This record gives sequence, structure tokens and C-alpha cells, in this order.
Amino acid sequence: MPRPRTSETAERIRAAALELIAEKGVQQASLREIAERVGITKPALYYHFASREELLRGLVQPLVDDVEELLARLESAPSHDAREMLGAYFDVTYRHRAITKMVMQDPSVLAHLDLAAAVDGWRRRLQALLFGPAPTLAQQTRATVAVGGLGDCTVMFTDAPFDELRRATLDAACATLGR
Amino acid sequence: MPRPRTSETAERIRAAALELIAEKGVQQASLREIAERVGITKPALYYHFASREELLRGLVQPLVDDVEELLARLESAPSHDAREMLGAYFDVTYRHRAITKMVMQDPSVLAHLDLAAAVDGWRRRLQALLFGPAPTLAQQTRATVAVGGLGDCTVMFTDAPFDELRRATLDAACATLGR
DNA sequence: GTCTATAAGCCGATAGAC
DNA sequence: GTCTATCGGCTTATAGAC
Repeated sequence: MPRPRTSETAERIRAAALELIAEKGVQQASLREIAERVGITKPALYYHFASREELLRGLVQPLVDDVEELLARLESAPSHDAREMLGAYFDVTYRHRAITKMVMQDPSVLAHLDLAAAVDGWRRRLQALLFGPAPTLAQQTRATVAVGGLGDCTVMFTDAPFDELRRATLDAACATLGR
Repeated sequence: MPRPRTSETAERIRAAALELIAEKGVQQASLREIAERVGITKPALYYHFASREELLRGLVQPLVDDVEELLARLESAPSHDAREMLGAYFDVTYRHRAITKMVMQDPSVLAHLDLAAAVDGWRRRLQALLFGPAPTLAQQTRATVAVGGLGDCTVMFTDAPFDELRRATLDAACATLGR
């Protein structure tokens, strides 16, 4: 058996943190409560994570990496249609929907992790992919409603089957764009 | 001069709290900093507000009251079309956009004020007004994207002229609904 | 109405034993 | 890897003088 890249305890800490954050919000999820849920003491957390910030960053990073990769891919091949692009974006947010939910329920966590500018950039880059580099206000609102609503649906309808939710969400988002 | 219903200092405290919340988020705006901005000490706040929770509740209540009144009015006269209803909802959120922004940037404040159920009810009642009492998933996603996006636009495009923003936002929301 | 002083508690983080 | 014990700092909130 190969040595694990990430320790099992660290994984359990991440899982407990995500659980607690989903229940109470980021700011309300203290290291004390996370440790309690894992069944260890608070100082033991510090053996696995240098700080609370590092723990949070580790949670958010997979989503950040996947969105950045997706946007880079779409920008390098600018021939895609809107439904295809929004579908790929939906898939990424759905795959990381626990983190998506956390970020949407408290966007201020992004500022604390110095990610606010990056995420603001996502919105701008998606707008550019949909409507070009200088969208009108009418186009900006359409993009905002479509992309924001896509995230809302990912987080809100957790009981719906994936395929059905994906189709319904993309239908709504594409209707918003007038496509 | 009649005795004021609300003291001037209490108003200045509310204004300073909203300012600070807009800058740093709800949880990060402490009573110490609010008092500092008003130019008084922290215990002096407690002469005007019994607790931090009462101060926050006072900030949110005008939005809550206006939305409840709007929904009751729409439900008592169910003959309105979608654009008219969404327009009225846009006007309310825009009039209270400072508080709307606060709630959207940290929805967890609603849970702390026991308002989460009420706001969840708003979504359900708006869906019922738009699509009847038992909407399909496709209709639920359309309503979610339209209503959520409307709030996003209220908060995001603060520099746009009201009339232009209102028209663009309602165009986008109505396109989402397929109307 | 506002002040000084302080209580009581939670937070993130660290020291050092085992 | 996990523990006990603790530090410094922040929070909401109160007591009591002026």
C-alpha cells in the first residue's frame, strides 16, 4: 500500500469542517467545534493544518483550480456556444457543490482568502465569453442573472436528479441570455 | 418641535452600522467599531439598543415589512402579470438595497435573526404567484434564476441609473421565465 | 446620555509532556 | 499524533459614577 498523499485524519477534519460550515456558515464554524466533531482536541488540528486560514484555503482550492482551468480552456478555443459553456460551468460548480454552497452562503470568505478579485474576474471573463469584451448593461444583467442563477440552482435543488436538474437549469439560463 | 419617535443618535448608530457592514460584512462589524465611527463609546450603544441582535433586527425589519406587505397584496389580487410582480419586487429590494446587499453578502444573518424560514417562504410564495402552487422542477429553476438574479442585479450595478437598470433587469428576468 | 471599569466567554494559536 | 494547560486578544454585555 502506497503512502497516502493526504493523511486520513486531515481528510476527516476537512469533511467535518465542510459539514459544520454547511450547517452554520463559515464564520460560525470554529476550530473547537470542528475538532469536537472529529473527536480530537483543538491543538491536534494544528498538527495537520498550520492555521484556520490554511484549512479553509484547502477546502476552496479544488473549485478555484477547476474553474480557472475551465475558463482558460474556453478562452483558448472561442468557438463554443453559450449552452455548451454554461453547461461546463454548471458541471464544475455541481462537482464542488459543497464548496459552492459555502461560498454562496458567505461570499466574504473569499475576501479573507484574497480570492475576491479572482472570483470577480470569473464573472467578467464569463461575460466576455458570452457577449464580448464590452457588454452593454442589458447584456451584463443577462449574464449576471444567468450565471448567478446557475449557481443558485446548483446549491438549492440538492434532491433533484443530476440530469434533470442540469437540463432545467441550462434551459433557464439560456432563456435568460435569449439564446 | 415634537418629540422624535427615534432619537437622532440611534439613527446615527444605524447609519454607521450599515456603512461598516457594507465595508466588512455583518459578522466583522463589531459594536466597538460602530461606536468608534459614531464617536461614542461602546456602552453608550446599549442606552439606545438592548443588544447587538436588536440593532441588526432594526436594520432588516423595514425590508421584511415591505416584502411581506407586497406579497400579501399580490396574493390578495392574483390577476397580475409576471413583469408587474417582478417589477414591484425589484422596487422593494432596490429601495432597501443597502440591506438587500447585506443579506445577500451574508445570508447567515437571517438564521441568527430567525428570519431564514420567512425568507425561504418569500421564494416559495413568489414561485406560487408565478407558476401556481405545485411548480415543476423546470418552473422552479426558472423562478429561482429570475428572482435570485433580480436581487443580484440590484446589488451589483450600483452605478447604473435606476430606470435603465430596472428595465434591463426585468427584461432579463422575464426572458428567464419565458414571458 | 455618556462615561470608566470590568465581567465572562469564545476565539485562534502555542508550549511542552507523552 | 494527540494531549493538558495556557496566552493574548477580541467579543457582547453590565455596573455604577457623572
